[in-house]
Amino acid sequence: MSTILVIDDKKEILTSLEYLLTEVFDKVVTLESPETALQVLMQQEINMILLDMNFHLGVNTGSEGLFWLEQIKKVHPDIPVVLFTAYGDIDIAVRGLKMGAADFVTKPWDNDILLDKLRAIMEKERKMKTLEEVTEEHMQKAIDKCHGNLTSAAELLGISRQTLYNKMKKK
Amino acid sequence: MSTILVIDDKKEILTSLEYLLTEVFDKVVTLESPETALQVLMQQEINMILLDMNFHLGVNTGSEGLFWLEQIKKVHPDIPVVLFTAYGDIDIAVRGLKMGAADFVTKPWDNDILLDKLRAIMEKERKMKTLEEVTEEHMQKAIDKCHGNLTSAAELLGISRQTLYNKMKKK
DNA sequence: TTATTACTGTAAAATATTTTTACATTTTTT
DNA sequence: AAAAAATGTAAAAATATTTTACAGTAATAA
Repeated sequence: MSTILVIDDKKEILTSLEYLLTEVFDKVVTLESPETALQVLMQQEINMILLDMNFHLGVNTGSEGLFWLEQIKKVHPDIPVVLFTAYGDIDIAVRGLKMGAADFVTKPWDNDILLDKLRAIMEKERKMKTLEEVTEEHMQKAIDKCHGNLTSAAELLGISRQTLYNKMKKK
Repeated sequence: MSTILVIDDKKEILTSLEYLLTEVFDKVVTLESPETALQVLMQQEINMILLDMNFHLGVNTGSEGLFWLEQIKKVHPDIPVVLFTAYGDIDIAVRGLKMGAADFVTKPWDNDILLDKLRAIMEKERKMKTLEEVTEEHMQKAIDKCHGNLTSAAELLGISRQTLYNKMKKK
């Protein structure tokens, strides 16, 4: 079961997305305003969020959208949030990406591109590395940072040189 | 000892940065073209890269810059690369960020902003989490993904339920 | 260049952790 | 209400990690 939450202040957009997104999601939840988004996230399992950045016609800085992105990420850092920005609003999109947004789509949007992006994110999300893979990668990173010096890499990692040495020998 | 590699095709820019960046780095290496960048990376330890995105005056798509970013990241995924883009070229910057760039700075640049960004990245780079912290975080992520179900989280992580259960009890 | 210091490769005993197995109890799903 | 799944607990067996040790090698400083 996968659910997407769509937040946009235009009803027409919500209704057209509601239909389109069933291509990828089992359930589509819509909201006309981000105010109650945090509540919705508490009440039901949401796997992805599509967040419009421009509420309040006239106030088009997108900063309100960034504010809500921040609120959402604070409570649910792992739910991917896709930003819905007006074309040309790329500056906001960049700031959003740096705040942890998964991707962004410009309005007016292309259905296929939108669906592809959402599918790609879901696919990435589905995978979860094993603990072994994660530790392996992190050890390798430490070794790289220490230019191959196992002694100092082990110290960085907070484990004994012996352990690091043995693990590296295996592979 | 920290070294930054600056790649830009304008000599004036290289010389002015060469001086400025000593504020943050012990050594500043400059290159007028990215062609030899990979060689330089093999020969000496580079801790950060400042990469201009617009070579070949007239060809301003930035795609050449993205190409080199990709090449660099392929060999050295952990060296932070800061993109230097012309103002308005934000689209390229976004694609760069998604390809793993650490940040980007628009030209003409503000010295203080540039230095602050580089300092922030160095600071972030300096820290390295211990293996325990990394595993802890990853376990927590798995548990979140499974909505608290330890049994399935353990399965996702590739460890026994018992181990996950005990670790969670500790904290 | 030599002396010094630091890192590797190897080993083995002491500790600690993880897995496995098991079962009564609670929670969730059908 | 019954069935299925997850928790909380435990304890022995299997593994993994730390600690300690030392000879050989590489890097660094005098």
